[in-house]
Amino acid sequence: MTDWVGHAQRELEREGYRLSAPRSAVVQTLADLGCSVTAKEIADRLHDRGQEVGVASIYRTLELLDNLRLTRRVGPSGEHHHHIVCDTCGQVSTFEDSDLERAIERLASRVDYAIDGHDVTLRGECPTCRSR
Amino acid sequence: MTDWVGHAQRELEREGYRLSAPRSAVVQTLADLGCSVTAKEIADRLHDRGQEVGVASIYRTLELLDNLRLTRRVGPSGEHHHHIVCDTCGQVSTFEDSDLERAIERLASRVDYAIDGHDVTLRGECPTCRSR
DNA sequence: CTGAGTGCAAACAGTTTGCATTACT
DNA sequence: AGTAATGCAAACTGTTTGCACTCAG
Repeated sequence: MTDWVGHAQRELEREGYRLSAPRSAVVQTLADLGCSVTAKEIADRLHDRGQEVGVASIYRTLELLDNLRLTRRVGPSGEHHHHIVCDTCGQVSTFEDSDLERAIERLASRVDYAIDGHDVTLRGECPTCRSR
Repeated sequence: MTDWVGHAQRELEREGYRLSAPRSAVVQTLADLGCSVTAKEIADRLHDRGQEVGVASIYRTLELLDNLRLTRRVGPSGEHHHHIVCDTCGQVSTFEDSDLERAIERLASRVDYAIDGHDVTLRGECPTCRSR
């Protein structure tokens, strides 16, 4: 999963979707910016690079990728991770923890849903805010 | 923590906030409807009961409760729980799992943030949707 | 009595949709 | 050529804010 851009584009094509310039640009930007990106951030970055893509197309592409499960568990780099957000400054950082993943897997096998994904978010004060 | 309404109202008073009718109504409704309620659902229920409360007051009350940490880890019934949402029908149900909580506690003690809360959301297909 | 709190309506922010136009295949 | 996909702008949904009025303390 080192080349998510190529993978995503191949999937799109395989499903009969056209590989338009705006679509590719959004996929590429998604890979550059990482997960938990807002539509506006994508638009802004594209704008900075002289590539104008309408917000509607961004939303439509994001929905498409979501439907094809191309953005579910898989971040650009392919690793699975979660978030810690600072109550004070809003800064978001990420973490991974296999102990936690195992607890979730065990739990998933016990519930009556067919679990196919999960999110964990921790809240607290970041080191920077804490030290003032 | 069996009387969350009373507790919340006492806290508000203790902090110098007035116990107005709209404020009380929102707190009461929050207790009735449980967690993960939208502002609109609160407004609708109040409307059904003949109590008209402006949306602005609802948002302001929710923010107030959040600032006082009265809605953080503590649902109306006082138990801490998480959510499973169905990818297909959107239905949300809740669960608690001490194994998971322990994993999170261990993790929290290892990171450099001062963790004071967390959310976990599982995604999947609910039994009903699965069986059709 | 007096200012904290309210309701209203206008302002905002984020997302969705209809439609005429563009551009892959 | 034909139609999927786009951009624009208007429509929506959800949330926030300014201000004159109200009511709890």
